[in-house]
Amino acid sequence: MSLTHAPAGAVRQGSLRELNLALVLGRIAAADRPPSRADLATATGLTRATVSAVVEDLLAGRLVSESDPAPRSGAGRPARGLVLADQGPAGLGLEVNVDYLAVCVVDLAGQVRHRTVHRADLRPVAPADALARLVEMAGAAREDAARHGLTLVGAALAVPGLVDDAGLVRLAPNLGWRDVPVPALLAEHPPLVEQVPGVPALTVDNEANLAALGELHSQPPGPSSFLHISGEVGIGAGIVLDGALFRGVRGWSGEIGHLPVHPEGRPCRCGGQGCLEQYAGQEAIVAAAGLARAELPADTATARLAELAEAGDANALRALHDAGTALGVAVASVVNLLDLDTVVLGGGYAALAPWLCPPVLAEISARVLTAAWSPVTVRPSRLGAEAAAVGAAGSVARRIVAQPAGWLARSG
Amino acid sequence: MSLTHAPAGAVRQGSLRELNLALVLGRIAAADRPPSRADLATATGLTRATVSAVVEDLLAGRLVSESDPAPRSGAGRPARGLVLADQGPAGLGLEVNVDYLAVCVVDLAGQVRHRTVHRADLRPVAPADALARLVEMAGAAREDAARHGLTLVGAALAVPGLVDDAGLVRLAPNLGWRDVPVPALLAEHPPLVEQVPGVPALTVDNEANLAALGELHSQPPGPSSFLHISGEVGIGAGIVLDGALFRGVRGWSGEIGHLPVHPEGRPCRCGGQGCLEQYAGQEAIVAAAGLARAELPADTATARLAELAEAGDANALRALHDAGTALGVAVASVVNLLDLDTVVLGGGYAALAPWLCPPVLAEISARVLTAAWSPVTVRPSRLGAEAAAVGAAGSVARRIVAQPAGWLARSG
DNA sequence: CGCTATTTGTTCAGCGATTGAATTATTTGC
DNA sequence: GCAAATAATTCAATCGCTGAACAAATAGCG
Repeated sequence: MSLTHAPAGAVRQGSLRELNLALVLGRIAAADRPPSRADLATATGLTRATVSAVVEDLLAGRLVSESDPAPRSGAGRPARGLVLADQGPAGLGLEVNVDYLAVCVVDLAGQVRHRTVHRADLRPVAPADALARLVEMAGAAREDAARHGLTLVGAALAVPGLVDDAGLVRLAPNLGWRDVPVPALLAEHPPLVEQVPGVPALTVDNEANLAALGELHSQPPGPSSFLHISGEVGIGAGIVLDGALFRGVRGWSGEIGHLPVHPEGRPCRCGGQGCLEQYAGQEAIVAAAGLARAELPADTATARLAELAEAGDANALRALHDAGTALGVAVASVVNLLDLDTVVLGGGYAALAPWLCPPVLAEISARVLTAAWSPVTVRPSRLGAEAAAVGAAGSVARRIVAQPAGWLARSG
Repeated sequence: MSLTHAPAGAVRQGSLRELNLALVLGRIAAADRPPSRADLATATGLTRATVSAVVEDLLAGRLVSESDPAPRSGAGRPARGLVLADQGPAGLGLEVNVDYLAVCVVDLAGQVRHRTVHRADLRPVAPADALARLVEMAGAAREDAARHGLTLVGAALAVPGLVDDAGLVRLAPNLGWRDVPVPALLAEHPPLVEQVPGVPALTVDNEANLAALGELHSQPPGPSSFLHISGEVGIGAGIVLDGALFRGVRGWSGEIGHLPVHPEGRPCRCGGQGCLEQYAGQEAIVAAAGLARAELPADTATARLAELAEAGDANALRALHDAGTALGVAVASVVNLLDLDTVVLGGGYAALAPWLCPPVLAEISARVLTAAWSPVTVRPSRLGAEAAAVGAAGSVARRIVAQPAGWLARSG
C-alpha cells in the first residue's frame, strides 16, 4: 500500500544497468529453483535480450554460475539454470558475547562455509584483547575461505549492546563495555577483508538486530516482517519490516527488555520500574525457579531450565509460565502497535520455547484487538546460539547481492 | 545504515525518465525556496542538460511553473525559480467521523484549497446515507476546485476504524460500522475524480494513519520519523518511519489504545485488561475529572476539560495528570521499541497538550534507556481537528509528486 | 559606457543500455 | 524425419543521459 520509493540518488545512465544487475541477481537469490534466463525475463519484466546481457555480466564477475537445468516437461530447447556462485565474494561475521567469541563466513547463497566458536568468559578481558583474539580467529577463517575460492569483502561485528553510527559501542552492560571505539581498535590490526566499492569494510551492530537478520535470511524463506526476540541476560529484539531491519532514528530500536510490563513493579537497573527484563530475563527466571545462581554459569542456565521443565519440575514450570506471561504482555504491545503476524523466540528463548509459547499466545489472543481476524505465529528461532554471527556474515553477503555493481567494477 | 532499495519492478528504458521526473519534482517539493535548474542539478547529481529536459516535461505537464527567482547575490545570469503549480492535479480528502463529515482539497504544494465541514451526529445514520452526504459535499468541492484550475485525481477517505486492503471497513466501533464495503457503496454514485494512471481513484484508511500523514506533510517540514497519537474516544496512532507511513502486515498498525499499561487493571471492551484507552481515553478522563457524561456531547468534552484545567480545577488537573502518566507508559514502550525522537499529540490531545506533555515526558525519561543520550520531543499537532481529512487529500497529492509519470502520460 | 567575470540555461553530437524482431539452437512428439 | 515448442543470441533502432560548447543575462569595475 505504500508509495514506491525512488532510489535515493540520481538515476544516471549507468544506474540503469546497476539496477538491473541487482534486480536479476536478487531474483536468482530469491528463487527456490535455478531459474533460466527466460524465467528471469518473465519474472522481472525485462526482455530476454536484456536478461541475457545482464546475466553475461554476472557470469563474467563470478557472482552466478550455470547449473543443471530445472526439470521441465514438454518440448523445446532445455534451459540452463542459474545459481549464485559458491565461489567469489563472501561475508565475515564476528561476535563478541559474554561467554564466547564467534567467527563465521557466509557465501552469497547464505550458506555457512566456516564457523569457529571460542568459549571463554569475556567479562574480565579488555575490549582490545577480546578484539585481538577475534582478529586471530578471523585470519584463520579467511585462509579457510580462500581454500574454498571465497574472498571476504566485508565484516560485521555483533555485540550485546548499544552501538552508534560510527561503530562506537556506547554501552554493553553485560560485557562491561562502555564507549569502546571498535573501528579504531580493529584498525591497528592488518585488514581482515578486501575492499569492495559499496561494501563497508566493517560494520558494528547490536546482536539482537543481526540475529534477526540471520533469521530473515535463513532457509526456507519465512515472512518478510516479524519480531525476533533474543532472550539472554538482557532481552533485545530485532524488528524486521518488509524484509529490512528497522533500526530507528539513532539505531537503538528493539529495546523490548525495558518495556514496562508492571509500571509500578520491580525497579530495573535502567532506572525504570517493572521492565520486562525484571520478569522474563534469564536471571529473573532462574531466581523464580529457585535455582542458586552461584552454581549456574550464564551459558548453562537455559539448558538447566529446559532440563528441569522437561522433567516436570513445578518451580521451573511456574517460573517459565510467569516469564512467558510477562513476555506476552510486551509482545501484545508490539503486535498492537506494528501489526506483525510472526514472533520468533531466539537466543536463550529458543530452547525454552515449548514452555514460553503457550502463555505468550494466551496474552496475545486476550490483548490484541485484531488477533481474531488473523492469528499470530510464535515460534522458536531456526538458527542456534550463533544466529548473530551468521546474521552478521549474511548481512555482508546480502549487500553484494543487493548491490553487485561494486564487486563487478572491482573484478573487471 | 540500511541497504538502498532498488525499485520494486524492472528498470526499463523509460523508467529512467520516470525516476528522474520523480526525483526532480520531489526536490522542487522539498525545497524551501524556489530552486533553479542549476540548483536542482547540483542537488540531484544529474547534469544541467538532463535537468533542463526533465523540467521541460514538468512545465509542459503543468506540474511546476516558473516563478520569481530566489534572491541571490553576486554576478551571473539570474535564475528562474521553479515551484509546484497552483493549478493542475489535486487530491480530495474525505472524512467520516462520529460527529462530523469533512471534505477538503489539497494541491500539489500541500496547500488546503477547499474545506467543508458538516457537523452532525453520524452514529444513527446508515453508512450508505453518510457516504451519500459526503459525495454531495465532494461534488461541490470539485466544482470549487475546478474554478481554481484544479483537477481532482484521487480521493482518500478517513474513517475511525480498522480498514482492510480492499477498502472494507471491518470495524469502526464508535461509529457503529461493521463490514461496510465503502468502495462498492461509492461506486453507485457518479465518479468523484478523474482517473489518472498510477493513482487509485479511492483509498480508505484509518483516521489516525491519515492524520499522521497530514502532520508529516505540514509546513514547515518536521522530522521524517515520529509517532502521531490521535486521542479521541478511542486512541489511535500513526507511525511514520523515514517519511513513510508504516501500516503493518495487514494495515492495522498503531492500535496504541490497547497497549496494556496496567496488565491486571480495568477490563476493556476489546477483551483485554488495563488497556491505555481505559486510562487515557476521552471517557476515562472525563469520568476521572468528575464530569457528568450526559451533559457533555463528545465534541465538547476536550474543550470543557481544557477550560477547567485552565481555571485550575483540581479534579481536572489530576485527571489529566493521571491520563498523561498512563499515556507516558505507553509512549515509553513505543520509544524503547522504535527509537523515535518525536511524539506528536493530535486529535483531542492537541488541546490538552499543556497538561499531558509533562507527565508523558516524565515517564519517558524514567523508562527509556536511551533518553539520556538524546531527548525525545513531545508536542501538540499543528493541524487542527481535520488533520485526517487534510492528510487524506495530501496523500493523494503526494502520490502525484512521487509518481508524476502517470499524470504526464494523461495530459500529453 | 564598455569590458570582464560569473552564473544560468540550451544545443548537439556521442554513447550506453534497452528494445523487439529475426535468427539460431535444441529438444519433444508425431 | 519433420513440425512444434522453448531457450538463448544477434542486431539495427531508439531512448535518454552526458559533456562540452555556446548563448543569455547580470554585477562589478575602471
